[in-house]
Amino acid sequence: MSTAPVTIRDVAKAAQVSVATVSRVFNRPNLVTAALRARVQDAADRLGYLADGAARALASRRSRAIGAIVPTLDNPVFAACIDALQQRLDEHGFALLIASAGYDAARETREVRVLLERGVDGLMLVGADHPSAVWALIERRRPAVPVVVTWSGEASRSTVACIGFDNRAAARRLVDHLLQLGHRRIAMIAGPTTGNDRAMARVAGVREALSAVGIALAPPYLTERPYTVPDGHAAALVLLSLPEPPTAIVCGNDHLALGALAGVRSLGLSVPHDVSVCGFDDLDFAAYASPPLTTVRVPAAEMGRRAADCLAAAAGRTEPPATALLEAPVMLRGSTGPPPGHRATARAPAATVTRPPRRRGTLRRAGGGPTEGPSAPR
Amino acid sequence: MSTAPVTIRDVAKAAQVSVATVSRVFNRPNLVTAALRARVQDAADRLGYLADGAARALASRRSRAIGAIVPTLDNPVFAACIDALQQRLDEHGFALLIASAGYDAARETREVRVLLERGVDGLMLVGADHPSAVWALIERRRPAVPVVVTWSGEASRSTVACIGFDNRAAARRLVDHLLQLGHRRIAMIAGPTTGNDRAMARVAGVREALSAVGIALAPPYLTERPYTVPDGHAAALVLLSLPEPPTAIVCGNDHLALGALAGVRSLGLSVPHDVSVCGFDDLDFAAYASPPLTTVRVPAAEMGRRAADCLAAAAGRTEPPATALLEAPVMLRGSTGPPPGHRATARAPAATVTRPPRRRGTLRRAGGGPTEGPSAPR
DNA sequence: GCGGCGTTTGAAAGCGTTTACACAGACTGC
DNA sequence: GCAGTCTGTGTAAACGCTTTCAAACGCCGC
Repeated sequence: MSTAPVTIRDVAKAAQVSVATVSRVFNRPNLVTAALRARVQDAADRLGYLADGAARALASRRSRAIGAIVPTLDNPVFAACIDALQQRLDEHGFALLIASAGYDAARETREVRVLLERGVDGLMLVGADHPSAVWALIERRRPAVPVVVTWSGEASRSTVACIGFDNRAAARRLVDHLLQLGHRRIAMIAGPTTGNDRAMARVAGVREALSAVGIALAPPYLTERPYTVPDGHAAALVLLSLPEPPTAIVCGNDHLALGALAGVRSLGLSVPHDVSVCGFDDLDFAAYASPPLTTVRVPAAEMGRRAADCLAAAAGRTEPPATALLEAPVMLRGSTGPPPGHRATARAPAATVTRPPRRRGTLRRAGGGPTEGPSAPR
Repeated sequence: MSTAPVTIRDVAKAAQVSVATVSRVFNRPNLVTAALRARVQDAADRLGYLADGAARALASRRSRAIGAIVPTLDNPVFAACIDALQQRLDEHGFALLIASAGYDAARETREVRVLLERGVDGLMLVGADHPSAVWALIERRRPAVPVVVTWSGEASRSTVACIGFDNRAAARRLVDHLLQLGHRRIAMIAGPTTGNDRAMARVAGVREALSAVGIALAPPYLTERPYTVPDGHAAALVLLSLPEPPTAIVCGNDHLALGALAGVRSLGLSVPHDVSVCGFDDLDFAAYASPPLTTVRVPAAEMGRRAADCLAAAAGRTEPPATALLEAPVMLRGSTGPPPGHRATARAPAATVTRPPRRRGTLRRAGGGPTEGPSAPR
């Protein structure tokens, strides 16, 4: 085994053709006659030739790599998106460079810079709100990079595509459901809203639904917490110790909701008998919480796949890629029910449930457990 | 805004120096006098210069990128590892290329090839068992790439480093705990073992602990299922319908365990009163399952960080990176208890628990809920 | 048989960096 | 003052590939 790497020149020599031909065999095989193609392939296999990506990228002026920046991979909802993104990109022949920004604007800017320097042919971002430095970097970049914004209903710039869902509408539907069950004292544990249009939209949706029936949403019923289970727990305890505690708690995501669930129960209260709780994301485990969590199903994997298709198509070309608005249905489960003292509504135990009213086709009754839970990842 | 990208030559011209000096300013600043350095920096900023990663990699013969291949990102335990890996690599100035292989040998081989072609300076793999084609690719590669194997106790090759934990020992401790509670009819729902040394080691650990007290582990008490919640559910139903159903079920990971939990309860049985269940991974939600899941805490993030340090250090050099064996403690929670009909042991309800015996410092009593649950991700 | 055309191949010019290597000064020690 | 060191900077040759351009080679119809 020689110590020098095998280059395209070695292959050319072994196959007795020019380097140009070898290059063509790998990049545009149909330009080469079958006989030569076989000879070159054979030589390449024999020598164990591996093309040098850097040289290839330098010469062709495209890296066939896509960059993605998520707030964190430590939330399964983002991991699911990235997993799907990577798989689909792979099918298109693109590699994936990934970075996490930890909900930190400066860090995100740095990561964008790093990815652009690495010559990515496209960029996937989460959410529409990004520091202006991020946009400046992207716009300055030659050749232009296609950008896809996910998780949000609409892009803040016309130059980028958007593959997301309507956070506001989803939150609204969630609260409509609670209102319909008879709740009036509805509190929200929101995620941090600064620089986070998704968190903001969810608050806006809750507020909108409430104000439609003449209820205002304000502290202490509205509280903002980091997206962690313990924070959800702590926030729930505060809410339930108010003089007029809420009968329902809407959470900014499933982590907060899981914490809230635990918080409620730690006070000896029952969910949903004493307090209803709902979340946002529909993590795999939401359906297996106890009680199973009513939440909004975020189309994470689908966004990843679409973003991949979109970026692969747009890479190289200059037109901005296409946009899509996906469904984010409310999954009705056992963690929401009528408020205490409310005369029983049409809701029966999950096992024998009568179909609840469908609202715009996006309210779903979901089994709380194994029979209908989402198939879990491996 | 010009249409041609800004190159190092433009910066050199603007700063009235040679391109070599510009390059030095960015790569070995201490070789350049402060005055020039400032002038170059200034020119670069003014022009919005972004270095071309491909050219850089080609000339310097190192990409400053690391590749990682995991079975899937859709399991939070791998996502957590990758998240930590990326963050730490970032600190070292490396980018991360990621790929998932979906427990498929051919796909893994392809991904390794892709990553090597992209010129990664190092590779992180999960597990020690990989198709020989993978090793062939890696060994043929010039210059040599450092490889770190995670999740396993020892590497199958001396040329690669290993940063993992002892799956077998952890599984053994889990079963020792069950034996000590008085269980004798202990079943296992394992993950798919072919080509998966971790899954195999876990089975081996369970078998070892059992055979130490004269119990054999064999079908139907040993069953192999894909790592999904529904599979855990289905497998549990089968086990509990046996003429002699087990009093405890050990699962290959937390997904299977969560499914088993649901399966047990769907039969109207109680966990842990009628059946004990335990898992492996300690996902964030394990502590919030109901009852909270006894499981093995896998040091996913720590493996990611160590792998990053290790690879960053080894990149370029030829010596294989260092090896580490991490702790994987058993987290005792509410899903395990004495078998039915067994006279009460020293175990009291979680709240007033007397410390269980510590075995080699790796059996931990963990709070079932919020007070001690792991801080959840954002 | 020859101009014209389409197809296949080769020669060579980059792609934007890094990095020997050479070289010019500014110091040293004598 | 002058050989010998350092330091800091510039020159130019890679790095391994893609791609343009032109040449070579049929093949057709006249």
